[in-house]
Amino acid sequence: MIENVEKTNPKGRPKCFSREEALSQAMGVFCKKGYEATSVAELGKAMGMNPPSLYNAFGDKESLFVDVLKHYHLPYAQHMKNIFLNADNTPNAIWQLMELSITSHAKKDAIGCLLVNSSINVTFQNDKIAQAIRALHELNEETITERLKQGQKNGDISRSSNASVLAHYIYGIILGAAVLGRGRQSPAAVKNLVEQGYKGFLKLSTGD
Amino acid sequence: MIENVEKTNPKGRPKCFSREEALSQAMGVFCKKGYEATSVAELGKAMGMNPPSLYNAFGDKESLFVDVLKHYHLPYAQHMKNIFLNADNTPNAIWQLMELSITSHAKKDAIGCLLVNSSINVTFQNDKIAQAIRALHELNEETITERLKQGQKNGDISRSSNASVLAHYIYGIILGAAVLGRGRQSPAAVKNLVEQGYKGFLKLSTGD
DNA sequence: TGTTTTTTGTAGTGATTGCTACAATTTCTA
DNA sequence: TAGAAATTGTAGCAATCACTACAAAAAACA
Repeated sequence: MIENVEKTNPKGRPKCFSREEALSQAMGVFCKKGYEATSVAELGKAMGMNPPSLYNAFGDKESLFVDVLKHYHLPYAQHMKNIFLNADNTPNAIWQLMELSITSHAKKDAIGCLLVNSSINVTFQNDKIAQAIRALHELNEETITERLKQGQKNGDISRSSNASVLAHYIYGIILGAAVLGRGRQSPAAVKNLVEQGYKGFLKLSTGD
Repeated sequence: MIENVEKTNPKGRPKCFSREEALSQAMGVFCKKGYEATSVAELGKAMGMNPPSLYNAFGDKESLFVDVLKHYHLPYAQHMKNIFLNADNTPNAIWQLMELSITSHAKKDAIGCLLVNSSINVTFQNDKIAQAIRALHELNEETITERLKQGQKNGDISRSSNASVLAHYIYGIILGAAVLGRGRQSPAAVKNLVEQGYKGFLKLSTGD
């Protein structure tokens, strides 16, 4: 029942753009300027597409944004899974995850995290964009929680600690780091937050 | 040289609005929808002012936003100072500050913090809005740092800890809580982050 | 080659954006 | 009471917004 993914050439006039490349370009603009402040004209320019092609390929602005969000999140989720799979122990796994926040946000030209930016930018609570954002956040937190539970099984995290509570703590610090970076605070502020946050995690995770 | 603040009635037609009340109404709209997504027409409606009155009183949209930001931040800064002045000891002072994040953001209809929202919404780095935002963040962090240093003098915080590093940690957690609240995550997530963050602070502030 | 299918670029749509010209209105002052 | 000063509401500015009608273009298929 597995269909052939590599289709033969389709019938009509061929496309002038790569979907992946277009999404990446749109991602950059959305991340810098936010959803509302980004015009479709500007997106088209960055993506190298005229408005009709853009609408034909991605639907409206909202749908494009959801696609961009997923395009943004997928590599992060995969990276996190790799880290969690290959780390020597649970503290190392958590540290490698938190370290990503330093490399991403503790620099002068940081523009923040599209997911974090969006969860503040996007307004309506029944929106399909807002729903997508919440789903991705929950996925991230769940992945962290599961890794902590595994650590409790392995014995390198105290069994008396609460995995999901610790996950909220870790994820909250990651969010804070993204805000600091986006807000052009000093890189040292980001570094201090994440490093102290990890130190705090070590002490919290040894049990009460 | 102190001028009489209570001016006699000015010359022209009297204003139909209270500046404070108008700023409060604008604050609500800006906080919910963000800077870009809020139109001047919508602001005027909320403030009970026609566009010309609005522009006459506050200048352009950017200037109004800066005024709103200050109007938002002032009570928070005063509250923080009161807490820091009246708390029994430094850990209590920090806890009372962090607790504000729970009461503000650990609820279902949370809309976040205008300052945090804005530091993500506002785009340009040489903007006068962006400068105002950075200044307010730095003021907050500095106030926390000073309170921690005072605690080191008093002896209820370890002198071997680094006050500004700890302040970055505390402030980062406050930022993270605002994002979680705004993002309509579960109130428990906010509560866990702040409570664990405070626990971590206690352990971090006892020295290495 | 002729038809079908899809994407392309041009050139717009009506609606909304931030902002303002202007005259009427309402006060204080002389 | 006449004039100056300030705010008011109406009405509308050019520019931009998200989005699209339409026909030419470019491919596969018959």
